[in-house]
Amino acid sequence: MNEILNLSIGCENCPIQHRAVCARCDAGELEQLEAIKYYRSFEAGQTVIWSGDRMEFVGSVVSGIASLTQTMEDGRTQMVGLLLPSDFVGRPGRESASYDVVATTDLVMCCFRRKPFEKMISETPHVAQRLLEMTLDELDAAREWMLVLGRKTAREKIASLLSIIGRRDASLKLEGISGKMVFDLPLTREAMADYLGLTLETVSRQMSALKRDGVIELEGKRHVTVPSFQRLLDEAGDDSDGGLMA
Amino acid sequence: MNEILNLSIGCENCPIQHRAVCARCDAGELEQLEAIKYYRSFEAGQTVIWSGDRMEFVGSVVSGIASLTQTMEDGRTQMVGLLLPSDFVGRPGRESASYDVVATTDLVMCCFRRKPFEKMISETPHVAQRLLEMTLDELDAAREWMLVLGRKTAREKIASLLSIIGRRDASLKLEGISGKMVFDLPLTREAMADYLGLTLETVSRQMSALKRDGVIELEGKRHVTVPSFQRLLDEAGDDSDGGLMA
DNA sequence: ATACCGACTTGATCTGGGTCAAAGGCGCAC
DNA sequence: GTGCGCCTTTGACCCAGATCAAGTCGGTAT
Repeated sequence: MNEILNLSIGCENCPIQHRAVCARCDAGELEQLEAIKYYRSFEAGQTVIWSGDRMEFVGSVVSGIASLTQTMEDGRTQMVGLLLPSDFVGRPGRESASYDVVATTDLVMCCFRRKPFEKMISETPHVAQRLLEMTLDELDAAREWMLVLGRKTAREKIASLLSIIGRRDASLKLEGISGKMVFDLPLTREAMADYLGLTLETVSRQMSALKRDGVIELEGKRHVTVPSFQRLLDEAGDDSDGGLMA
Repeated sequence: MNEILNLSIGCENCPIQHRAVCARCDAGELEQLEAIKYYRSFEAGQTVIWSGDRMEFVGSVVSGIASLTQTMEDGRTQMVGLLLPSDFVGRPGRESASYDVVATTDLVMCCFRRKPFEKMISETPHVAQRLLEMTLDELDAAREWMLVLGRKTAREKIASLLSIIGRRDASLKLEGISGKMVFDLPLTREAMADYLGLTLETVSRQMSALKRDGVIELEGKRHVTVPSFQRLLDEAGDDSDGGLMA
């Protein structure tokens, strides 16, 4: 776990530090990044990129939450990725986007024009390697989620999602695995349903059930307190430590 | 689509050519690969790597089929990846495996010792870039599968699986999208169920239903004929061309 | 040939989660 | 304040797919 932020690729003026990559970047490389960098803001609900669109940029999330979603013709949608601050968006080497990228909350992104970014990668092995590591992490996360989607019950799915969101929240780090966890849900019930392969009614019912059973406490609709993180992991059917250990 | 095999990382003596990577490798690089290469054979059902095991090698599938699976304590299992010949196994930079790798059929792999392979990557940018491309493809496939697991009906799931397996079979290329497709299923009903997040009974029932409705023809349990690939894609609820176009 | 075993099919029944419908809350504009 | 919209909850009912339980089929060892 340790420092999530070091996954990001950014540059010195970003709110996000770019330790892992740019600590190793020399002045010339940083200057290159700076030259092709720009910020974009989106309102909640706006689509950042449509599936099939030509990708003009890559970048990382500065603040807010974005999600990758796939939609079938009849309207069924599945969220296939959740992008929190410091997460990277885009595919160096891909001409067009494979899924819709949607701003789930108000969103700020730090973007780099794709072509020059790709050029820089090809000339900068340590950036390419960093990207590979990040992509492998995303792949592991995606496959972890396949287990959730394919085999877990609705209650387990909710618990899994809460543990993932909570885990990324700073407040947990202070408390440790057995401790209390407090955070605000950044997703509507519908967005949770789209991520979990459920309906929003089922999400709502299971949230109520978890509350009734004392696994979580709710204040308003979004403010969540988890008295015992371990208990939540048990509910998620998760045999691991939830990624809290190194 | 075009040439699947060019995804592989191998070396000249492998049954699999290694066009994309090694066409660009010089003699010294090929010699390095050769020095750390070895073959391993597994029988159907054998576990190649246990989740959590220390990874001693990376490599690619030469023949047969392997699958990546995750298992919960209570025995529920979800297949999270299907590895066909030419697919790459392993995570440069990872000390331990994230999932079980199981030989679904008799299996031959071409392996490289991990440490020297990683060293070679760090010194050989074009190999690292090739690995990044391959990993991005895997990520797309995993996310595509999340839609299948989260939102498709049993019938659509089966049709999706058949179209993926058939698509990798050489016989299709000759016939094109509207044509006939013939192949042998390399998976038991149970393995199909584990991949699709279903039970084996449901898989069997839906296979019968697709047969009854003329979407597929079955000869024995495993030999499948698809009269119209387009029809199969329609059944899969798939709006794309199934990856047949470039 | 017999009988055994693993892979598969089919039937009967059950149930978790979907669907449809009707109310709460709560924030915001007027 | 009052009213309007959106998010959320809750209830009643239904159905796709799970579960439980017999069989069938094909290969192979005795």
